[in-house]
Amino acid sequence: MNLFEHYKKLLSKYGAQGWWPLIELHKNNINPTKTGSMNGYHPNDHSYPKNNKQIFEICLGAILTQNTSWTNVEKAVMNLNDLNVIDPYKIIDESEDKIKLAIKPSGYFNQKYKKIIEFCKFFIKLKENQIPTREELLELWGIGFETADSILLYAYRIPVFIVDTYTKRFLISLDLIQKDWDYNKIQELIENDLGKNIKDDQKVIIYQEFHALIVEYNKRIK
DNA sequence: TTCCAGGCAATAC
DNA sequence: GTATTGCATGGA
Repeated sequence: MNLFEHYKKLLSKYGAQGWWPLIELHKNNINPTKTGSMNGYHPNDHSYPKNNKQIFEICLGAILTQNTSWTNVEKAVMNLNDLNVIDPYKIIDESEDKIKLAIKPSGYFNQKYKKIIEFCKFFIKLKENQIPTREELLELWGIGFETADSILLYAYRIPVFIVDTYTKRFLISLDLIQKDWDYNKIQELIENDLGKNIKDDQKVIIYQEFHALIVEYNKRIK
């Protein structure tokens, strides 16, 4: 069974996941049956992000969710929203103590504060409609492969497959990779495999959905 | 109480 | 060059 068939199987089993969750959709409660949380998802609506603020919000979430459950990140994002600082200039201008208190529920708040400030400075320097490259993101302190690819795929709709611990576990269970494979090697395998069965203009949507489905699958089998 | 969650950088070896 | 450790909260 190729990876596209695994994708279709998970999709039929769990339904469209509609990542990345956004504050604006938080009240919609579109998918209340989702494991673990939460609202803000937009299954079968691939028109997000709709503006620069939502792009920035996704980037923030990608940093805050490093090694942390989304329910904890959700609290942090909502706190930032309550402070009205989902904006790189406002985060930099706001006091360090207030931002750290807001993001505290997501854990590692000292490190994540520093990561967010670094990212804000970078984000501000981007020109209108400029899309950051993977290399530029990886140069930033606090941004590794997964965070960079999450930002590219969900905030900027660039077709790169996100390899997280769940994805790795999933592929090991299918005996498609070994434990010692590094990030980029795994990513190459996935993209090559899927590339045989999907067209270029479908990649972003399927990469977004498949990654989210793998996360959902791993949460449910526990 | 222990373990882990939508990782990453610093340090040790 | 690879393996281990520190970072921190909240829920199961």
